[in-house]
Amino acid sequence: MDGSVKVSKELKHETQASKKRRVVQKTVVTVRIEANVGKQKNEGPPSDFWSWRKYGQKPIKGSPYPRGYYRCSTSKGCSAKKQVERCRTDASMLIITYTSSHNHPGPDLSTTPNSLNQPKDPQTQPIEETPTTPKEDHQPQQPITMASDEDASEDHFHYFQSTISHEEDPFKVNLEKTHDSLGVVFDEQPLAYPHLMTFSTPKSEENDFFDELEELPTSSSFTSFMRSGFNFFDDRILVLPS
DNA sequence: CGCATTTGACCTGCGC
DNA sequence: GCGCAGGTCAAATGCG
Repeated sequence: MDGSVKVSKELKHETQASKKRRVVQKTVVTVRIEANVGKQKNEGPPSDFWSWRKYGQKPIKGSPYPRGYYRCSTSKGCSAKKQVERCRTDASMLIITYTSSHNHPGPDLSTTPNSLNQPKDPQTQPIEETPTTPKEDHQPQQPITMASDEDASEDHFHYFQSTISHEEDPFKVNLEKTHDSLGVVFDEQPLAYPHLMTFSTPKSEENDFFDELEELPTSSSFTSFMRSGFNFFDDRILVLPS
């Protein structure tokens, strides 16, 4: 062994410790894998627009399925992370937990200047990355549930709430399971993704939430993507208490 | 050759 | 104080 190893370890400690207790925003997205979609590969991580690189996998206690840990490979300095695991009660359900935020605007596969995605213009927005090509540009059909938990430790969590009235909820059944596995379910309103993506409106909560989040689908690309064909997204808002 | 994925080991935090 | 679970990193291997 070499001293370098030691140094590495020390560094690791700091890094881990720092991240461990850090209050990072968490976005839980439940994706339902349809039969036709089937197993995209096995556990195909329904990535959004960014390229995710798997850096670890661990079996979760209580879940027959392991949890995969992904990191944003779109940008080297991007600390965005993603955890993909299957619903213990519903193997057809994929629970994706987004952590941290992207340091880059994201793959701009379409139009719309940053004005749309970054109305607030955060002080730190190192747009150094080039709009990489979306690997998983399109998923056949995947209902998604989105829940945002910026601060589990806090009592105030913002979550998407579409104003669309839920006339039919084919996922209700799943919802039960979902909440069972997650433990907490907020709402099951069929929200249209493009809807929440259109946070262009200075909404109090949404704005605040996105302001803190300053990531994810905040990109115009996302909106465009949604518009393109995002009708397969499920709408479940779950928020993990912790 | 480069990048992504996979597996194992190690460390930290939390609960009992 | 000990044990358990979760999370991250590093090295190796495979594929493009």
